[in-house]
Amino acid sequence: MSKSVNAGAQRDAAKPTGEIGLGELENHLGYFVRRLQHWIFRDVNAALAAVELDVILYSILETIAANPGTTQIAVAGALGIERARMVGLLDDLQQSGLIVRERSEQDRRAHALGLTPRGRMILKKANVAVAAHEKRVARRLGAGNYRRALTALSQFEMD
Amino acid sequence: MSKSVNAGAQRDAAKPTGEIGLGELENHLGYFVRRLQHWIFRDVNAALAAVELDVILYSILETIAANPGTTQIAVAGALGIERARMVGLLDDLQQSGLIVRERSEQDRRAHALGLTPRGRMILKKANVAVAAHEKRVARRLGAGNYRRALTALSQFEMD
DNA sequence: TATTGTTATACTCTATAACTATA
DNA sequence: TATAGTTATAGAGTATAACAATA
Repeated sequence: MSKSVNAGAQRDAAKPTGEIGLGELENHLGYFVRRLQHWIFRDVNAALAAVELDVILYSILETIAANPGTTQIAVAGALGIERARMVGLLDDLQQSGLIVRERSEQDRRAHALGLTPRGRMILKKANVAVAAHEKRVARRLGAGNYRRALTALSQFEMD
Repeated sequence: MSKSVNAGAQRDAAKPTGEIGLGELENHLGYFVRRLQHWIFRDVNAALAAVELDVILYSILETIAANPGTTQIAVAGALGIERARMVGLLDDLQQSGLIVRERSEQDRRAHALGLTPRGRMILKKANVAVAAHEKRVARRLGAGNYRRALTALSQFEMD
């Protein structure tokens, strides 16, 4: 409960941490994005632990489900994962019996990715857990803020 | 809201970030937060390279500036940095002549942190660079979306 | 006994480079 | 020559544990 030396003077800047102010950071979107990302990361990973996944493995499963037969490079590009790292992540999913890697018939360098029946079952359970997580985010942020944030952020162009 | 499932009609495996759908991910705030955070991180670090800082060192400087005499633990807690890592980061800032660490007179275990004149000068330049970065984010997101995102995300309660 | 700063360790993530087999 | 997948490595970031000085 030890207050900092100069704490207690300003009451206007009490929202981010409650203890000390953050100066210009409170006008920067990046600060709040990072803060929210950190909370979401922990919460969604805790939710996915019930099906022995984390948010990265889940995202890969969901992307494969939406694009059956796609390649490792395509998934890596869509999710911003290095293709070198993708190898080990897909090894995990394959050893867990959730995905299959088959050589593509059109391009024998590439692997065509697909979900196993067990992969589809686990993904369905994962989506239930993630939906509950999204509700927690929405409740904590406020329904209106959640909707506005989703709309606004989804319109960001990466390029 | 469409799920934009491109039911396998196209098989353009050429593009790295090719046009593949993301399934449920497109309904999840966390996906867009992570995406934006990644872009912001790269852009703001590129901007801060001109003053030989990165976004973490900048955030520490700004927090010390807003709370002169505060402690390492308080800054670490405010920014979500482990106190073990804070040691090395403050070493960097001290060796660059931007901050001072003095033993606190109230609690001789603690260090009272402060900016040097050079630290204040560099921070002023950094804030100019970061303001330009914020404008880039706002332009890319759209002014209305930027304002709505900032308002919405700033109301997230961390606990 | 608890806390601040510190050191040390281990594990993960990120970024490269290089190799193979195909194209 | 270029690309998909793979392996290997080095540098950050993160999470712990333990310790000394101080409370």
